[in-house]
Amino acid sequence: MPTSGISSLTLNRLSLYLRCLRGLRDEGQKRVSSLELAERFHLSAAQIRKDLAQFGEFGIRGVGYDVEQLTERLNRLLGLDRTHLILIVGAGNLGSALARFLSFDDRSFKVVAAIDNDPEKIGQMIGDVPIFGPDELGDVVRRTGAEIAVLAVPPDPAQGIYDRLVAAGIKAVLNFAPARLARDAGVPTKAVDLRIFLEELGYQMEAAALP
Amino acid sequence: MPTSGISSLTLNRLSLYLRCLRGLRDEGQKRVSSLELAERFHLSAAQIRKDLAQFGEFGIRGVGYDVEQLTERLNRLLGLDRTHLILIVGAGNLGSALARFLSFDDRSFKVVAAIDNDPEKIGQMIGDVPIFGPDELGDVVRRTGAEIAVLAVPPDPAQGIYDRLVAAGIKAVLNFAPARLARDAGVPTKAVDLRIFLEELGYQMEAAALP
DNA sequence: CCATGTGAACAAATTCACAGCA
DNA sequence: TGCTGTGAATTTGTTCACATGG
Repeated sequence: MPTSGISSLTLNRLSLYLRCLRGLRDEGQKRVSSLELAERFHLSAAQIRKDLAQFGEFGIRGVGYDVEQLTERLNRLLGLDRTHLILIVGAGNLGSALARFLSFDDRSFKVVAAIDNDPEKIGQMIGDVPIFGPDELGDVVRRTGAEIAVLAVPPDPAQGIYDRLVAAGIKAVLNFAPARLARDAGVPTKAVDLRIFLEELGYQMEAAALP
Repeated sequence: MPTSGISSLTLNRLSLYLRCLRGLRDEGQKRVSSLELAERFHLSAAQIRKDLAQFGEFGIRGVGYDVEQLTERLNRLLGLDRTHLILIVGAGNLGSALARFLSFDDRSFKVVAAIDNDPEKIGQMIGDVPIFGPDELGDVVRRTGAEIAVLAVPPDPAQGIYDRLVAAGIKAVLNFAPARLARDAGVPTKAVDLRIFLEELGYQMEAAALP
């Protein structure tokens, strides 16, 4: 019930390692050491080992890691060996783009439906993703079996919609709305605030310009 | 030359505080204490004070902070009192959406141009943002005075384009490409990897499902 | 008084350095 | 021998608690 014992930082690095490993595998490389991974992808060797060690012993001392096997284990660990269904809420610019963008080819994630309150849009498609009305929210979650909701709505309605998604049984939420949500403890929720990223760069740019 | 003395964590919270303060100001509130801010927006009072203290004394002991004045000072601190021009690189689904999405109404950020290598798109517009060809990259940066590049291209060409942007004199980069860039020390660069966010939720969902 | 600003305590994350095993 | 896995050291970030000053 706590948000899992593993930190976001570690988890995000695991995703990174996995991506690197896929590259190595596609090059036909059989084995890799933490040092080689670190050097090729600008990571830290000690940290790779620490991160992996949290989940058991993956490597062979004196040799390194088996690329195929480690790839496989990380895949399973991150739940990428099965398909997660995604519901987009808010089919504006960003929501529509995400509807097309988040169906990755490896089939770990697939967008199955979108919700919007614009009568013009309801019944239309974004690529092969159908758009439903707000009334159908709970129904769509249940019918499609969507697990992850991607919130791309204006800040004001965000909390209300979040609560309805939780009530409808959604399993996780990725929130692009620039609003601080009161989160449900049982539903992993991650905020992605694009404006904040820009503002960070804004500051760092100015700071970089000084002596 | 280091990426400024202030951590990303702090900087991102400042953005958050600023957003909350704007809300209070719009409600007509004159003063606010760190405690009130914390309670209303689910933040930590001590952390607000620590964060602000890094930049000088903003408040009045025994009283709190002047909403208007603090808003103003944070605005200036984050460089939001002037307009930052943005260049979108890669006008696919995500790039086009960002072209529309990242011009915020307060005029702190404005998208001025996009680059794409699809001959069909070159010369077209995304809203009021013109699309140019890859050859024109350096030229567009110089002509428009764009400071921030938003990279929304496939992983393979990302590094090459990044290097060209840096050479062209870009001041900061927000990278949406799922690629780990060799970053230029003088150019603040922030990675936003949407797939990694989904994978994190994927793991936490499974973890939340266990006892 | 009362809320800020801050040093000191605590917690988390990263890096170091080496023991231990293939 | 050489690289993993891991405690110990260090750095970074957060919380606590109180002296300070409007």
